[in-house]
Amino acid sequence: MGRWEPGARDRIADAALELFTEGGFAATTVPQITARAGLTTRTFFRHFADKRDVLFADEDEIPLAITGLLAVAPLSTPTIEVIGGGLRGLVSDYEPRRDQLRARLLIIQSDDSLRERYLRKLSVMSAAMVAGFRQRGTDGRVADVAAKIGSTLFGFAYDRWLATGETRSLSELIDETLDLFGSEFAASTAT
Amino acid sequence: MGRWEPGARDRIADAALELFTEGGFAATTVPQITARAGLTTRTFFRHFADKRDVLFADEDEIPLAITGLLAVAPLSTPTIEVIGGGLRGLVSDYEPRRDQLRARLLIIQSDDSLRERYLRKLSVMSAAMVAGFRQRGTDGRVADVAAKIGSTLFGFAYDRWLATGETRSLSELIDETLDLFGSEFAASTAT
DNA sequence: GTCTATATCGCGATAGAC
DNA sequence: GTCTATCGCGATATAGAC
Repeated sequence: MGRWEPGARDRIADAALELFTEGGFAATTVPQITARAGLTTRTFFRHFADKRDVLFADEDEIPLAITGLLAVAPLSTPTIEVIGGGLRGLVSDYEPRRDQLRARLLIIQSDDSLRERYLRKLSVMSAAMVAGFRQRGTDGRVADVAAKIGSTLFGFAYDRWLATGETRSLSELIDETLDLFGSEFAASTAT
Repeated sequence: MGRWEPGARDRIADAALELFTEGGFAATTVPQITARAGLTTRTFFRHFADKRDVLFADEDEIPLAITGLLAVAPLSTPTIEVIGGGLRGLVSDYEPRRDQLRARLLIIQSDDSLRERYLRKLSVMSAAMVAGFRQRGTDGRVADVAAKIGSTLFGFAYDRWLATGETRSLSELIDETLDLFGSEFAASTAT
């Protein structure tokens, strides 16, 4: 695109991840990151909204994927199964990167502001699910509830998937989490 | 306690709320806030961790209340009902302040960083619920699930409660939300 | 209380790509 | 030419150190 080395964004992300791992998130400065990437500080902020964002850069397409996955589900499928199906459709984006995501989660868990940013992902997922459900004609309130359940469920399964010692696949954990959540409610509806 | 006017913390909080309302959160600076409160910038950060925190100052006791409410529920009560009961026990803290909380939510929704901070509340509630469940002897994994469901449910009901035009009480909305969530899962378990 | 680091962002200029 | 990524400079505010 220009006279500059291409891939500025990626170089920043790589340098940042290295430095966060070496010296911790808080202790790493943006000038350090851009110096290692061979760029100026200013350039960092053209690519990322803030220092935390560099760790969440690859999550931009997820909402679109979600909306799409839900929208195409057959209308006859019960909402809860659409959730399960949609989430299972997502896992291919995650499964191959388990080690990388685990490393990233370690950094995130080490810092309050990163933990907070991490929570936003689920909120964004929820909004995307609402959009997906509405597109397939689901009633507004049901869509809201289903999206909230779906995103909560995914977050729960995702965290378990990346927990130390966990070996089951994300897909298995999503199924198991669906069951766990369902059985909590089964007790109440049985009454 | 000293030669200073008492209630510095409250004066800061009041001044901040006024200024956020008048000029927006992002455009308001900490020096402006402390100037209006008759204090120095330094004092602000002695009382609040950051600029956002001034809007969330009154939520410190909530986690303790939650843990307590859950821990004392009879052991025979099904988990899902403990959730419902616990949440209903919380509402007395909120119900009388509906207008104030609505105004606050308007500010929160206007800013990304505040939205993010707002999400942390649910995360903290969830952790408190886990603690409460464990204290009453609930199995660890069930406690995790129940806490996640409980906090999600509360967040959902709470947002509806503060939505424009909503007139039902928080308590009613919690009950209704429990039903809404339950009926989603009823479809799946009925299969 | 004061001092300072550094995150963040606005502005204008520049250098190729199309 | 126009568009976009980048640079360099500089201003301001937050937040933490001393």
